[in-house]
Amino acid sequence: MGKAYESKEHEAEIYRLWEKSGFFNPDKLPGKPKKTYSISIPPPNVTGSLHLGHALNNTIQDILTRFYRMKGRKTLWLPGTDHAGIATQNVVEKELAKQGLTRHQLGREKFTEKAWQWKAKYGDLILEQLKKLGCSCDWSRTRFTLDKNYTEAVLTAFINYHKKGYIYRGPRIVNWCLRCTTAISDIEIKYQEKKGKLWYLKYPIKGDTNYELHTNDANHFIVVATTRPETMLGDTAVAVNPKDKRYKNLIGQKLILPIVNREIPIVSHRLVDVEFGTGAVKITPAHDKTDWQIGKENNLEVINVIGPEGKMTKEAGKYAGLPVLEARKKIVKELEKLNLLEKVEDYQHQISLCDRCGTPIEPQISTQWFVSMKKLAKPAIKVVKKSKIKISPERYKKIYLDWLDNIEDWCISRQLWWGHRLPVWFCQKEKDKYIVSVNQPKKCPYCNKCKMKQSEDVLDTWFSSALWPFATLGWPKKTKDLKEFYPTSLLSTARDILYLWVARMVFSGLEFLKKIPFEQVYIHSTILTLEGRRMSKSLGTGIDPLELINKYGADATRFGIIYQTNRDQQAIRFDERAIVAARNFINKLWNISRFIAIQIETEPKIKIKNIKTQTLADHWIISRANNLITSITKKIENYEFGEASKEIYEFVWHDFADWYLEISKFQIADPGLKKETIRNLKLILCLCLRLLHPFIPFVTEQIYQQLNTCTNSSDLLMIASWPKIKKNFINLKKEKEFASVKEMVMKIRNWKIEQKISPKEIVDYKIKTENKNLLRYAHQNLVVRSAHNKKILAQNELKDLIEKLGKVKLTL
RNA sequence: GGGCACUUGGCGCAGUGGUAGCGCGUCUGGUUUACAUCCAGCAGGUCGGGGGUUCGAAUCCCUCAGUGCCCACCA
Repeated sequence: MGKAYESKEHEAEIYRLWEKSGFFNPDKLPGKPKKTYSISIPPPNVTGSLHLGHALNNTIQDILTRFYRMKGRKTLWLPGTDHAGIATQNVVEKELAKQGLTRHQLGREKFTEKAWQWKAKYGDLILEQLKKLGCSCDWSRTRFTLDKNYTEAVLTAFINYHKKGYIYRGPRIVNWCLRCTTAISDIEIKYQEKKGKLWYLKYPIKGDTNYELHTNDANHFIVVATTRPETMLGDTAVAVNPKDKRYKNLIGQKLILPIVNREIPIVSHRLVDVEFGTGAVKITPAHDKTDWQIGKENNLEVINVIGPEGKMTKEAGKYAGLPVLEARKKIVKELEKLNLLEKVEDYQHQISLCDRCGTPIEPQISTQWFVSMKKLAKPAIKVVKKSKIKISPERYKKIYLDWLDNIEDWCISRQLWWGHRLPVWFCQKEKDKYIVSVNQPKKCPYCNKCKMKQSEDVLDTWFSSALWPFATLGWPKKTKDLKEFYPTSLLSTARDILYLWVARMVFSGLEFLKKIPFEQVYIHSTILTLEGRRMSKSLGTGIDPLELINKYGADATRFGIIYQTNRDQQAIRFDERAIVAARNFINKLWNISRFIAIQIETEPKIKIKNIKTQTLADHWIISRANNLITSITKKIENYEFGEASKEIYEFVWHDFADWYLEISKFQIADPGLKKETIRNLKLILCLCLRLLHPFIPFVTEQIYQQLNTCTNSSDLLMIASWPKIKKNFINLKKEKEFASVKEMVMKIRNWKIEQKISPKEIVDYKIKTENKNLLRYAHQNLVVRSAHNKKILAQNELKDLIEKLGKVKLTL
């Protein structure tokens, strides 16, 4: 064994050993276990590469997978990737842009071909990175959301929803990205503070036939404030808060919309903020979400004045065809001319941008497909309320329930090319007529003639992700895997996709299999930078786990990250120093093993079967070790990984190495104790290796292989059995007694330093205790003598000291 | 605007009612024989401010301040 543990020398080889064994595959586990444990990996996007969040989440999953595998469960951790519709499409588009190409130039077919090429090249990169991290996934079951079988599941789901009447089609206001030319969800939007203007426009009250004459008389106008004056062409009302006294008697009256000269009503609505602007809001249902809602509740006309390319439509009259900003300038000018512009203020506001490409969002009316949610949400609420699915930390339960309680219908269509195309076929003659079918219908049932045309839209990426826990196991076929591993045991994920993904898997699972998709949801901490900022590539605050793995090893990276977490903690500030500490800890473990390996060489025939404890130190360490088993087991079962890692770190380093191992040197020097001591060392080491294996699988396996004496039944630590507690070795009395000795020794060390006595210096004298070998160790610390500089502790001084320390019965 | 969380020695954190701990760093001393990725030890904190409950509060309650994350329909 080398002097220091070099992760690079071992990790790849160890991983190969595991893969070769086949034990990542639950069907190949020895002993044919019956009880299962299963996790579906949150599938990383094919655009993705490993970041710290992945490292944390997948370390957690690997800890549990390895833990339950060692506990004898038939354990499956199923890996895979997500096609990630818009994200991947944008990446591929960026690639094309480098060659000066757009997707439209390529056309749909060629473009998707490119996307598939991209997937083939980079799609599984992150899975390779997970291997570097040590993840024990069953790679033979790897899935991708666009796989043939998976696609079948997606289409089956769509058709089922449709049959049951959950799916409908219709116009609605959506976030429209001008560049991606697709609807995007609220969650795909990011916000940016931007300096803008707030224009105050005067809308004349109807009844003043010659309102031009009263342009300076406030009684004849309502003033509205807007950041987007160009949308006024599409206004179909002005809204005020019903409680607003200023406008109370105007509600129900009409206004004349300037320029357009349309009559529009004054309506009241609770959403109007009395404090903002003038308290009166222009309502443009076609181009603002709130306005759309107010419009809907008041049956207002919807007039679309901005088209999907960001240009004014013909509804905009003389402004038709102009880009939005140009139209804005001209409209403001015209209003000014009409003396209908009261004032312009500077205004700091948040604008919404497409999360993927940064283009400002233009709310648009467009025809989209929806899943009606109210009914589907109900059982998903129930299973969490009744704790059929447990959510940890518990506070997220409320967040989950709140979202489902206020759920809106799910817009499932996207105007993208990369994804599952809707199994919907339109009649070419009557363009709004369609049928739902997986394959192209032979004959159009509407016109009997046309070749029906498939919808151009693809499904929201989350529509397919929602089926992940069962589609990966073979659904809609009734497979053996599905029967065995569904529901899965755990879903571990980040907080931000609790509803986007988790909630949707829950109602999908309940809808299609009538069973929950997982028994437990664990929401792990978010990793922030040391300064407490969000980690992100665009901010340049990300840390690449692969660099950490390179520098410190996969084990150290895993252990260091886990060490920083606490179960219920919302966020952790990532500190590389923890990884360094973990690397040192691993090296410590390595050297403990090295020491023990050397001892074993002197006594090669020792088996660890029959434990004998003779000295106080023996009793103490074995008792402590047995308590440790219970504690670590409980902590892993309760998702307290950070707590577990801290406890085992303490034990290995500060109990086992600092104390027992040092004492063992004296015991080994005693022929009567040598064998038992080496046996105990081995016993504790092998125990530690097993307890540590889920956390730091590589180094523990390496030591296990090299030591070659922990082995009882199995040749791989990976499938060695999880330690069981032996209650008769727990001896709290001896633990307490040892603690006193420890305390005494430490106090004497302090005392020696205070007296400026070198730690090396030794004095002979006699102490009677029931444990002479412990005494030999204590000797060094207790007794002071130096032939050279004659620092001799007088007998009575020593006696006083020991009496002061008091807790141990020692007689001089 | 709402919700959730956080605030403990220089830095990152643990500690949930009873003598303030850990890692890193600093400083002192130590290395022939498992490890300097080490060992032994010192110093360093009125536990964000204020108020309350209690015999007793870092810990429970109220309040204020700061920080972060998430959600949201402020034109």
